[in-house]
Amino acid sequence: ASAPIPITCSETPTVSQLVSKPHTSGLDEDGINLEEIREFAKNFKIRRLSLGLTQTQVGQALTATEGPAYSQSAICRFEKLDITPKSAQKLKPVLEKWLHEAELRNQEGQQNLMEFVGGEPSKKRKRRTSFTPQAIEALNAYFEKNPLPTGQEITEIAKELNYDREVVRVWFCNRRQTLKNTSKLNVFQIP
Amino acid sequence: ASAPIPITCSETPTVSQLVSKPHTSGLDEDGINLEEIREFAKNFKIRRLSLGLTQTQVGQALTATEGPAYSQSAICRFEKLDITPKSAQKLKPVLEKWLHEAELRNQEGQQNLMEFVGGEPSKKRKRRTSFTPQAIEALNAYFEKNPLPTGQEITEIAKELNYDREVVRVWFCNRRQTLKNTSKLNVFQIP
DNA sequence: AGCATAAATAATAA
DNA sequence: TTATTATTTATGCT
Repeated sequence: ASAPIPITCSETPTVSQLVSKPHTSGLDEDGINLEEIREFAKNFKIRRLSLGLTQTQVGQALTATEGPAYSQSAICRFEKLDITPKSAQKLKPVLEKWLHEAELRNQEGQQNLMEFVGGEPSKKRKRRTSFTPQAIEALNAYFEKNPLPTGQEITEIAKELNYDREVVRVWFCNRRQTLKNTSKLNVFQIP
Repeated sequence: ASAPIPITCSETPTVSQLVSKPHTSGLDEDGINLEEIREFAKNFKIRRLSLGLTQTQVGQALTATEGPAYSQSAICRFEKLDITPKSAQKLKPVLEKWLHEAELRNQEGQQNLMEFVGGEPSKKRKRRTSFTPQAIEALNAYFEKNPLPTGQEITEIAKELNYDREVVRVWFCNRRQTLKNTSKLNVFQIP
Protein backbone atom coordinates (compact mmCIF):
# COMPACT_ATOMS: atom_id res chain seq x y z
CA ALA A 1 0.00 0.00 0.00
CA SER A 2 1.24 3.49 -0.76
CA ALA A 3 0.29 6.99 0.28
CA PRO A 4 -2.35 6.20 2.86
CA ILE A 5 -4.41 9.18 3.76
CA PRO A 6 -5.71 8.86 7.31
CA ILE A 7 -8.92 10.65 8.00
CA THR A 8 -8.51 10.78 11.73
CA CYS A 9 -5.48 11.24 13.88
CA SER A 10 -3.84 8.40 15.70
CA GLU A 11 -5.82 7.20 18.67
CA THR A 12 -2.70 6.57 20.74
CA PRO A 13 -3.03 8.75 23.83
CA THR A 14 -0.19 10.86 25.19
CA VAL A 15 1.55 10.36 28.51
CA SER A 16 -0.09 13.39 30.05
CA GLN A 17 -3.49 11.99 29.17
CA LEU A 18 -2.77 8.60 30.62
CA VAL A 19 -1.00 9.71 33.75
CA SER A 20 -3.93 11.83 34.80
CA LYS A 21 -6.33 8.93 34.67
CA PRO A 22 -7.23 8.26 38.32
CA HIS A 23 -7.57 4.50 38.35
CA THR A 24 -4.46 3.40 36.57
CA SER A 25 -1.63 2.27 38.74
CA GLY A 26 0.99 4.23 36.90
CA LEU A 27 1.80 1.47 34.48
CA ASP A 28 0.27 1.52 31.08
CA GLU A 29 -0.72 -1.55 29.13
CA ASP A 30 2.82 -2.03 27.88
CA GLY A 31 4.25 -1.98 31.39
CA ILE A 32 5.66 1.52 31.02
CA ASN A 33 5.97 3.42 34.26
CA LEU A 34 4.10 6.59 33.46
CA GLU A 35 4.48 8.11 36.88
CA GLU A 36 8.21 7.77 36.66
CA ILE A 37 8.23 9.45 33.29
CA ARG A 38 6.13 12.29 34.61
CA GLU A 39 8.50 12.82 37.49
CA PHE A 40 11.48 12.74 35.21
CA ALA A 41 9.99 15.21 32.75
CA LYS A 42 9.32 17.70 35.51
CA ASN A 43 12.78 17.20 36.90
CA PHE A 44 14.39 17.41 33.51
CA LYS A 45 13.01 20.86 32.88
CA ILE A 46 14.24 22.22 36.18
CA ARG A 47 17.67 20.71 35.74
CA ARG A 48 17.86 22.03 32.19
CA LEU A 49 17.00 25.51 33.36
CA SER A 50 19.47 25.23 36.22
CA LEU A 51 22.16 24.61 33.66
CA GLY A 52 20.88 27.62 31.77
CA LEU A 53 20.13 25.61 28.66
CA THR A 54 17.35 26.13 26.16
CA GLN A 55 15.24 23.46 24.53
CA THR A 56 16.94 24.34 21.27
CA GLN A 57 20.39 23.76 22.72
CA VAL A 58 19.41 20.38 24.10
CA GLY A 59 17.90 19.33 20.79
CA GLN A 60 20.90 20.41 18.80
CA ALA A 61 23.35 18.79 21.18
CA LEU A 62 21.46 15.51 21.11
CA THR A 63 21.30 15.61 17.35
CA ALA A 64 25.06 16.00 17.28
CA THR A 65 25.82 13.20 19.72
CA GLU A 66 23.10 10.60 19.31
CA GLY A 67 21.75 8.92 16.24
CA PRO A 68 18.33 10.42 15.61
CA ALA A 69 17.76 14.14 15.30
CA TYR A 70 15.83 15.99 17.97
CA SER A 71 14.21 19.32 17.32
CA GLN A 72 13.35 22.01 19.83
CA SER A 73 9.75 20.93 19.38
CA ALA A 74 10.60 17.39 20.38
CA ILE A 75 12.15 18.53 23.66
CA CYS A 76 9.21 20.82 24.26
CA ARG A 77 6.76 17.97 23.74
CA PHE A 78 8.67 15.68 26.04
CA GLU A 79 8.68 18.23 28.83
CA LYS A 80 4.97 18.73 28.41
CA LEU A 81 4.44 14.97 28.05
CA ASP A 82 2.66 15.62 24.81
CA ILE A 83 3.92 12.35 23.35
CA THR A 84 2.98 8.70 23.46
CA PRO A 85 4.30 6.48 26.25
CA LYS A 86 6.31 4.51 23.73
CA SER A 87 8.08 7.61 22.46
CA ALA A 88 8.64 8.89 25.97
CA GLN A 89 10.05 5.55 27.08
CA LYS A 90 12.46 5.64 24.20
CA LEU A 91 13.54 9.23 24.72
CA LYS A 92 13.84 9.20 28.51
CA PRO A 93 17.10 7.27 28.87
CA VAL A 94 18.68 9.33 26.12
CA LEU A 95 17.81 12.57 27.88
CA GLU A 96 18.77 11.17 31.27
CA LYS A 97 22.19 10.11 30.13
CA TRP A 98 22.85 13.32 28.26
CA LEU A 99 21.70 15.57 31.07
CA HIS A 100 23.79 13.72 33.60
CA GLU A 101 26.83 14.13 31.41
CA ALA A 102 26.06 17.81 30.95
CA GLU A 103 25.85 18.31 34.70
CA LEU A 104 29.21 16.66 35.19
CA ARG A 105 30.74 18.97 32.61
CA ASN A 106 29.12 21.94 34.28
CA GLN A 107 30.78 21.09 37.58
CA GLU A 108 34.09 21.24 35.83
CA GLY A 109 33.28 24.70 34.66
CA GLN A 110 30.87 26.64 32.54
CA GLN A 111 33.24 26.47 29.63
CA ASN A 112 33.20 22.69 29.61
CA LEU A 113 29.44 22.66 29.50
CA MET A 114 29.23 24.98 26.56
CA GLU A 115 31.81 22.93 24.76
CA PHE A 116 29.78 19.81 25.43
CA VAL A 117 26.61 21.47 24.26
CA GLY A 118 28.43 22.46 21.14
CA GLY A 119 27.45 26.09 21.02
CA GLU A 120 29.86 28.92 20.81
CA PRO A 121 31.35 29.51 24.25
CA SER A 122 29.89 32.91 24.89
CA LYS A 123 27.27 33.74 22.35
CA LYS A 124 26.25 37.19 23.39
CA ARG A 125 22.81 38.58 23.07
CA LYS A 126 22.44 40.74 20.07
CA ARG A 127 22.66 44.39 20.78
CA ARG A 128 19.26 46.01 20.74
CA THR A 129 18.76 47.82 17.47
CA SER A 130 17.71 51.41 17.43
CA PHE A 131 15.79 52.29 14.33
CA THR A 132 15.95 55.82 13.06
CA PRO A 133 12.64 57.67 12.91
CA GLN A 134 12.92 57.59 9.14
CA ALA A 135 13.37 53.84 9.16
CA ILE A 136 10.40 53.32 11.46
CA GLU A 137 8.29 55.49 9.22
CA ALA A 138 9.33 53.47 6.20
CA LEU A 139 8.76 50.16 7.99
CA ASN A 140 5.29 51.24 9.03
CA ALA A 141 4.53 52.19 5.47
CA TYR A 142 5.61 48.76 4.28
CA PHE A 143 3.64 47.16 7.10
CA GLU A 144 0.48 48.96 6.14
CA LYS A 145 0.80 47.75 2.59
CA ASN A 146 1.61 44.21 3.66
CA PRO A 147 1.96 43.11 7.28
CA LEU A 148 3.17 39.65 6.28
CA PRO A 149 5.91 40.06 3.72
CA THR A 150 7.52 37.06 2.10
CA GLY A 151 11.14 36.21 2.66
CA GLN A 152 11.99 37.81 -0.64
CA GLU A 153 10.20 41.00 0.29
CA ILE A 154 11.90 41.12 3.68
CA THR A 155 15.26 40.86 1.99
CA GLU A 156 14.38 43.72 -0.32
CA ILE A 157 13.14 45.94 2.48
CA ALA A 158 16.24 45.24 4.55
CA LYS A 159 18.45 46.12 1.63
CA GLU A 160 16.49 49.26 0.88
CA LEU A 161 16.67 50.50 4.48
CA ASN A 162 20.19 49.20 5.02
CA TYR A 163 19.37 47.08 8.04
CA ASP A 164 20.16 43.47 8.79
CA ARG A 165 17.62 41.12 7.25
CA GLU A 166 16.99 39.27 10.52
CA VAL A 167 16.38 42.54 12.31
CA VAL A 168 13.74 43.47 9.77
CA ARG A 169 12.12 40.06 9.97
CA VAL A 170 11.83 40.30 13.76
CA TRP A 171 10.51 43.83 13.49
CA PHE A 172 7.58 42.56 11.44
CA CYS A 173 6.96 39.73 13.92
CA ASN A 174 6.84 42.11 16.86
CA ARG A 175 4.82 44.66 14.94
CA ARG A 176 2.14 42.09 14.17
CA GLN A 177 2.16 41.08 17.80
CA THR A 178 1.81 44.60 19.09
CA LEU A 179 -0.98 45.38 16.70
CA LYS A 180 -2.84 42.25 17.69
CA ASN A 181 -2.52 43.09 21.37
CA THR A 182 -3.64 46.66 21.05
CA SER A 183 -6.60 45.84 18.86
CA LYS A 184 -7.60 43.14 21.32
CA LEU A 185 -7.39 45.64 24.12
CA ASN A 186 -9.72 47.92 22.26
CA VAL A 187 -12.20 45.14 21.69
CA PHE A 188 -12.44 43.81 25.20
CA GLN A 189 -11.79 46.68 27.53
CA ILE A 190 -12.43 50.14 26.29
CA PRO A 191 -11.40 52.63 28.97
CA ALA B 1 40.51 33.42 30.67
CA SER B 2 39.68 37.07 30.90
CA ALA B 3 36.65 39.03 31.88
CA PRO B 4 35.94 41.43 29.06
CA ILE B 5 33.73 43.69 31.11
CA PRO B 6 35.35 47.09 31.03
CA ILE B 7 34.01 49.61 33.45
CA THR B 8 34.23 52.70 31.42
CA CYS B 9 31.49 54.79 32.79
CA SER B 10 31.78 57.03 35.73
CA GLU B 11 28.43 56.05 37.13
CA THR B 12 27.92 53.69 40.05
CA PRO B 13 28.98 50.21 38.96
CA THR B 14 26.56 47.30 39.06
CA VAL B 15 26.91 44.20 41.21
CA SER B 16 27.87 42.04 38.25
CA GLN B 17 30.67 44.42 37.38
CA LEU B 18 32.00 44.54 40.93
CA VAL B 19 31.70 40.85 41.63
CA SER B 20 33.77 39.99 38.58
CA LYS B 21 36.67 42.08 39.75
CA PRO B 22 39.37 39.60 40.71
CA HIS B 23 40.96 41.15 43.74
CA THR B 24 38.01 42.29 45.76
CA SER B 25 37.15 40.18 48.75
CA GLY B 26 33.45 40.08 48.06
CA LEU B 27 32.67 43.06 50.18
CA ASP B 28 32.28 46.39 48.57
CA GLU B 29 33.20 49.69 50.16
CA ASP B 30 29.91 49.86 52.00
CA GLY B 31 30.39 46.45 53.57
CA ILE B 32 27.81 44.80 51.32
CA ASN B 33 28.43 41.13 50.71
CA LEU B 34 28.43 40.99 46.94
CA GLU B 35 29.22 37.30 46.75
CA GLU B 36 26.20 36.52 48.88
CA ILE B 37 24.00 38.61 46.64
CA ARG B 38 25.34 36.88 43.57
CA GLU B 39 24.61 33.48 45.04
CA PHE B 40 21.12 34.52 46.01
CA ALA B 41 20.33 35.97 42.62
CA LYS B 42 21.30 32.76 40.89
CA ASN B 43 19.35 30.72 43.38
CA PHE B 44 16.36 32.98 43.15
CA LYS B 45 16.05 32.43 39.43
CA ILE B 46 16.15 28.67 39.74
CA ARG B 47 13.62 28.64 42.54
CA ARG B 48 11.37 31.01 40.61
CA LEU B 49 11.49 28.75 37.58
CA SER B 50 10.87 25.71 39.74
CA LEU B 51 7.66 27.32 40.85
CA GLY B 52 6.87 28.01 37.20
CA LEU B 53 6.68 31.75 37.74
CA THR B 54 7.65 34.50 35.31
CA GLN B 55 9.45 37.70 36.17
CA THR B 56 6.24 39.53 35.38
CA GLN B 57 4.28 37.49 37.89
CA VAL B 58 6.83 38.09 40.62
CA GLY B 59 6.87 41.81 39.93
CA GLN B 60 3.12 42.10 39.96
CA ALA B 61 2.76 40.03 43.11
CA LEU B 62 5.36 42.10 44.93
CA THR B 63 3.67 45.27 43.82
CA ALA B 64 0.44 44.00 45.29
CA THR B 65 1.86 42.90 48.63
CA GLU B 66 4.78 45.19 49.42
CA GLY B 67 5.03 48.93 49.49
CA PRO B 68 6.99 49.91 46.42
CA ALA B 69 6.10 48.76 42.93
CA TYR B 70 8.35 46.34 41.08
CA SER B 71 8.30 46.03 37.33
CA GLN B 72 9.30 42.99 35.33
CA SER B 73 12.38 44.99 34.40
CA ALA B 74 13.33 45.33 38.04
CA ILE B 75 13.20 41.57 38.62
CA CYS B 76 15.12 40.98 35.43
CA ARG B 77 17.80 43.44 36.46
CA PHE B 78 18.10 41.89 39.88
CA GLU B 79 18.56 38.40 38.49
CA LYS B 80 21.20 39.65 36.11
CA LEU B 81 22.73 41.80 38.86
CA ASP B 82 22.40 44.76 36.58
CA ILE B 83 21.80 47.07 39.54
CA THR B 84 23.88 48.88 42.10
CA PRO B 85 24.89 47.07 45.29
CA LYS B 86 22.76 49.40 47.32
CA SER B 87 19.62 48.59 45.32
CA ALA B 88 20.39 44.89 45.43
CA GLN B 89 20.90 44.97 49.16
CA LYS B 90 17.55 46.61 49.59
CA LEU B 91 15.66 44.28 47.27
CA LYS B 92 17.21 40.99 48.40
CA PRO B 93 15.36 40.51 51.71
CA VAL B 94 12.07 41.45 50.07
CA LEU B 95 12.52 38.82 47.38
CA GLU B 96 13.79 36.27 49.86
CA LYS B 97 10.80 36.63 52.12
CA TRP B 98 8.32 36.60 49.28
CA LEU B 99 9.82 33.60 47.55
CA HIS B 100 9.88 31.61 50.76
CA GLU B 101 6.23 32.35 51.31
CA ALA B 102 5.45 31.37 47.73
CA GLU B 103 7.21 28.05 48.17
CA LEU B 104 5.20 27.32 51.29
CA ARG B 105 2.00 28.02 49.42
CA ASN B 106 3.13 25.81 46.59
CA GLN B 107 3.61 22.89 48.95
CA GLU B 108 0.01 23.27 49.97
CA GLY B 109 -1.01 22.98 46.37
CA GLN B 110 -0.66 24.68 43.05
CA GLN B 111 -3.93 26.48 43.56
CA ASN B 112 -2.65 28.16 46.70
CA LEU B 113 0.41 29.42 44.87
CA MET B 114 -1.58 30.94 42.05
CA GLU B 115 -3.87 32.55 44.55
CA PHE B 116 -0.88 33.99 46.36
CA VAL B 117 0.64 35.23 43.13
CA GLY B 118 -2.66 36.77 42.22
CA GLY B 119 -3.03 35.48 38.71
CA GLU B 120 -6.12 33.89 37.35
CA PRO B 121 -6.11 30.23 38.37
CA SER B 122 -6.67 28.72 34.97
CA LYS B 123 -5.54 31.35 32.56
CA LYS B 124 -5.26 29.50 29.29
CA ARG B 125 -2.59 30.25 26.81
CA LYS B 126 -3.99 32.18 23.90
CA ARG B 127 -4.37 30.10 20.85
CA ARG B 128 -2.38 30.73 17.76
CA THR B 129 -4.65 32.30 15.17
CA SER B 130 -4.34 31.23 11.66
CA PHE B 131 -8.08 31.32 11.14
CA THR B 132 -10.26 34.36 11.28
CA PRO B 133 -12.06 34.87 14.59
CA GLN B 134 -15.33 34.05 12.91
CA ALA B 135 -13.95 30.81 11.58
CA ILE B 136 -12.57 29.80 14.95
CA GLU B 137 -15.85 30.52 16.60
CA ALA B 138 -17.63 28.38 14.09
CA LEU B 139 -15.08 25.59 14.37
CA ASN B 140 -15.38 25.54 18.12
CA ALA B 141 -19.12 25.33 17.85
CA TYR B 142 -18.78 22.34 15.58
CA PHE B 143 -16.21 20.86 17.91
CA GLU B 144 -18.49 21.13 20.90
CA LYS B 145 -21.21 19.33 19.08
CA ASN B 146 -18.87 16.65 17.81
CA PRO B 147 -15.12 16.62 18.44
CA LEU B 148 -14.60 13.66 16.12
CA PRO B 149 -16.36 14.37 12.86
CA THR B 150 -16.46 11.84 10.07
CA GLY B 151 -14.78 12.45 6.76
CA GLN B 152 -18.10 13.47 5.31
CA GLU B 153 -18.75 15.97 8.10
CA ILE B 154 -15.29 17.45 7.72
CA THR B 155 -15.93 18.04 4.06
CA GLU B 156 -19.16 19.84 4.85
CA ILE B 157 -17.62 22.03 7.53
CA ALA B 158 -14.76 22.95 5.24
CA LYS B 159 -17.16 23.91 2.49
CA GLU B 160 -19.30 25.94 4.86
CA LEU B 161 -16.35 27.93 6.25
CA ASN B 162 -14.65 28.14 2.89
CA TYR B 163 -11.42 26.54 4.06
CA ASP B 164 -9.44 23.72 2.59
CA ARG B 165 -10.70 20.33 3.71
CA GLU B 166 -7.26 19.22 4.82
CA VAL B 167 -6.88 22.37 6.88
CA VAL B 168 -10.09 21.66 8.73
CA ARG B 169 -9.19 18.03 9.29
CA VAL B 170 -5.86 18.96 10.84
CA TRP B 171 -7.54 21.62 12.94
CA PHE B 172 -9.72 18.97 14.56
CA CYS B 173 -6.72 16.71 15.14
CA ASN B 174 -4.80 19.47 16.85
CA ARG B 175 -7.86 20.69 18.68
CA ARG B 176 -8.46 17.31 20.26
CA GLN B 177 -4.84 16.99 21.30
CA THR B 178 -4.67 20.49 22.66
CA LEU B 179 -7.87 20.27 24.65
CA LYS B 180 -6.88 17.05 26.31
CA ASN B 181 -3.38 18.20 27.06
CA THR B 182 -4.08 21.68 28.31
CA SER B 183 -6.53 20.45 30.90
CA LYS B 184 -3.78 18.24 32.33
CA LEU B 185 -0.98 20.60 31.64
CA ASN B 186 0.02 21.18 35.19
CA VAL B 187 3.34 19.45 35.61
CA PHE B 188 3.84 20.82 39.08
CA GLN B 189 0.64 19.65 40.66
CA ILE B 190 0.88 17.58 43.81
CA PRO B 191 -0.28 14.01 43.27
C1' DA C 1 12.73 54.17 37.46
C1' DG C 2 10.10 52.04 34.34
C1' DC C 3 7.96 52.11 29.67
C1' DA C 4 8.23 50.55 25.03
C1' DT C 5 9.87 47.27 22.28
C1' DA C 6 13.84 44.34 20.34
C1' DA C 7 15.51 39.80 21.01
C1' DA C 8 15.12 35.23 22.69
C1' DT C 9 12.56 31.24 23.97
C1' DA C 10 8.55 28.11 24.16
C1' DA C 11 4.45 26.36 22.07
C1' DT C 12 1.82 24.90 18.16
C1' DA C 13 -0.65 24.87 13.32
C1' DA C 14 0.57 22.64 9.44
C1' DT D 1 9.75 18.41 11.69
C1' DT D 2 9.36 23.23 10.05
C1' DA D 3 7.78 27.65 10.16
C1' DT D 4 5.31 30.68 12.57
C1' DT D 5 2.76 32.54 16.56
C1' DA D 6 2.62 33.36 21.61
C1' DT D 7 5.11 34.45 25.58
C1' DT D 8 8.97 35.90 28.27
C1' DT D 9 13.22 38.25 28.99
C1' DA D 10 16.38 42.01 28.29
C1' DT D 11 17.68 46.74 27.27
C1' DG D 12 17.81 51.48 25.00
C1' DC D 13 16.10 55.41 26.24
C1' DT D 14 14.73 59.71 28.84
